[in-house]
Formats: sequence, structure tokens, C-alpha cells
Amino acid sequence: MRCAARLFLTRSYRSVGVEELCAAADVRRGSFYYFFPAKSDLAKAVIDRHAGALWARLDQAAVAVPAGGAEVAGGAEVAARLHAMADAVGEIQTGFETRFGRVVGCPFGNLAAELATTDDALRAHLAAVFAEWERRLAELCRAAADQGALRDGIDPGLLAKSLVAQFQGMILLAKTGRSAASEISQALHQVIAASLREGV
Amino acid sequence: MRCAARLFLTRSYRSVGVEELCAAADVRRGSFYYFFPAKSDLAKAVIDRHAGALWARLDQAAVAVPAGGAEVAGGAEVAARLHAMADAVGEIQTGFETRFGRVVGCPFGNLAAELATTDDALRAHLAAVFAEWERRLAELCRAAADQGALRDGIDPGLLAKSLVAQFQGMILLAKTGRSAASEISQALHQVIAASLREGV
DNA sequence: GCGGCTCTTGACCGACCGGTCAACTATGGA
DNA sequence: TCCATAGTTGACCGGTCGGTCAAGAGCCGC
Repeated sequence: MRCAARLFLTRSYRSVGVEELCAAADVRRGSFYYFFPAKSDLAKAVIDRHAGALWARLDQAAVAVPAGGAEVAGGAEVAARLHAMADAVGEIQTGFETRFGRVVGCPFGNLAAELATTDDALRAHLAAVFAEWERRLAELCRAAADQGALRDGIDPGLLAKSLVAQFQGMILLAKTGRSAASEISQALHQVIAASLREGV
Repeated sequence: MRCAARLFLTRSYRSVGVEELCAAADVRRGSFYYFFPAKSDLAKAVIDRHAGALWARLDQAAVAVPAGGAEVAGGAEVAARLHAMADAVGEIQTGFETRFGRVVGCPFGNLAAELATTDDALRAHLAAVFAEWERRLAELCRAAADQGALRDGIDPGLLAKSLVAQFQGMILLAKTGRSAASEISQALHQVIAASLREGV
């Protein structure tokens, strides 16, 4: 599964055959099919693995923000949490960038773009990951809205979705244009800052 | 080429073989290779076709905005142009949605995600399209900045890239989550509105 | 030693992949 | 009428795809 994660990330799902997958892991072809009914089940397992890592990273980013006493700060804490989330996903990508020498894309986004139209089970599985990601951000955005930290006209739910989209889009552009991973979190910070009221 | 555009869009590059491509166009396999050296050259041609359509649509959106007398409006015109751009790309997607019954993704984004890591020539070709798209938006954003229409701290170049990314990300989420195309332009409008000064 | 279980192995399957090719036909100008 | 050129055709290539399977290996309690 570690090898699969690496190969799917640096190349793509369809471009990596079961043969190559097994060779990389020093496993024989037949053994693979003893544990996985099909190649797509391996992909599902890889997705779950990445998802677990992402939730852990997001949780870690959330607790890293010192809890300011309740809402007295007028949303400063929730704003810091949003920026911390942006940094967290940005750091995951810079990690990939140093490991592989270039931006390789989001594990979910890559698979989603490639397989959403051809494998409905994987599509649904990835949709659930995106939904959970959005839900976590929406919680934060709603909290920001409740504290009056969002500008007029900003819908917290749409902002949450926009942030996931911003990340997915930036990483696609970085991967295609061979640009640096640092741009990704920059763009996220700018969108967040633009959505928050002046001064928070 | 029309058939190829449809099949690449509704499925994916690698999932559609040359055989099927030819069958859909009622062309024999050998004839195809008389005109295209390889399957990837067809993809390149399809990309160019889509790109031409996109530039035409963006130009059309630009002239649709009535030119307010110079910069006296304090950026209202340039703001309208930005929103018109968002509507234009949104309409392209709703067009696809009605044609195919679901959000099928961006012709460039789909191919970029799938092929950026496995076909460097196509990757570079797509990167050029994204760069041109960004350049067109950056022109608008810089004009907005010159007229003082952008909020403090908003970098026009980064905003331009963010808008392309927002579109790419939203469409990926819509495609994966089987949601409506209308969300795409909504998110774009919200990002644009958040980046502009109050009142413009 | 034995039976039963988990796991491994490599040969094998049909289907399909992108791409080639020599032979053929249709067309249009001289 | 003849020829050159443009375009067509379907058989064919080696390679790879995801997936199957019967046989066997290692290990366990008994």
C-alpha cells in the first residue's frame, strides 16, 4: 500500500499496472489478488490511508492554535484556525514536493479527476472524503460567521467548499505548470483573508 | 475531433481507445493514423479546439460589459468584467451539464490531472493554456488594482491564478460529488466579491 | 506424523492497447 | 488516357492489461 500510494501519486492510477505495483513491493502477482479482490480495492485502501493522515493533520493543526478565551476576541481565534488549516494542507504538499522533487498533486484530487467518470464506487468514495473535508471547514466557517468575523455576503458553507476547491485547483495548476508548492498556501491565505472582516 | 472531445470529456483520455474513437467517428483505424501520428496528437488538437472556444467566449464576455467612461466609476466596470468572466466559464459548464446530464469537468483540467505526470508534451501544452487563461484574468485584476478596486493585501497576480484554481477546483468537486454546475459560478462570484473593496 | 489453515507462487487466460503496413481506391491535372 | 498524389482499408504486430487458478509451501494445534 505504501508503494501503491507513491506510484499512484507520482504517476497515475491507470498508468501503473498491477505487475509494476507488485514488483515495487516485492510481492508476487498472485499474492496481491489474495488480499485485494481487484486493483480498485487497493485504490480504495490507499484513499482511506491518505484520508486518515489528512484528518490527523487537520486535528493537529486545530489544537496548535492557542484557545483564546471564548469569543471575546471577535473571531481572531477562528481566523487563526482557518489559516492553520491552510498551512497544514500546504505543508503536506511541500512534504510531497521535497520527497518527489516536484508538486505531484493531491492524492484525492488526482484519483477523482481520473476515475470519477469511469469507476462509480471510487467516485463515491472520494466524494465522501471531499464531503468530510468540507464539513470540517464548514464547522470553522460557521463559527466564524456566528462571531461576525465574516464579511457581509460571505456564505460560510460556500466558503468552506471554496477553500477545498481553491486547494484542489491550485495544486492542479502547480502540478501542470511545474510551479512551487508554496503558491498553494499563499492563495489559500489570500482567499481566507479576503473573506474575513477587516481587522480580524 | 468532435467525437474525441466528447469521449475524452465524458470518460477520460486513457479509458478511450483509438478503436472506440474511430468507431464513434465512423473512421477506420488506419485512416486515423494517416492524419495523426499518435493518439496524443489528437489530444493536443482537441485541447487547441477547446482553447479556441474558451478565448472566444471570454472575449465575448468582455465586450458584453458596457464600457463605462474611463476609470471614473472607481472600478465598477472592471468588477463587472470579472463577474462576466465567471459567468462565461460557468455557462460553458452548464452547457456541458445539459448536454451530458452531469458535470463532466473542464476539458483542460481533466486532461491535466490525468496526463501531467505521464506525458510531458501534453503537460506543457496544457500549462500554456492555463498560463494564457491566467494572463487574461491578471490583466483584469491589475486594472482593478490600478483603479484601487482591490482590497488591501490582495495581489492581482495571485488573485488571477486563484480564480482559475477556484474554477478548476469547484468543477472537480462538482464532478466528483455529482453536484450542480451552478455552484461553480457562485463560488467564483463570492471570491471575486470578497476580493473587491466594499461598494464597487 | 497428520490434517487443516493461511499464504505464496508462476503459469496462464482472453481482451485490449497503441501503432504499422502493404495493398488498394478515388481524384484531379496534364 | 495515364500518372501522381491523397486518402482508405483491414489485417497484423508485440506488448500489456486486469484477473484466475491449481498446485504447493510454511506453520499451527493435535
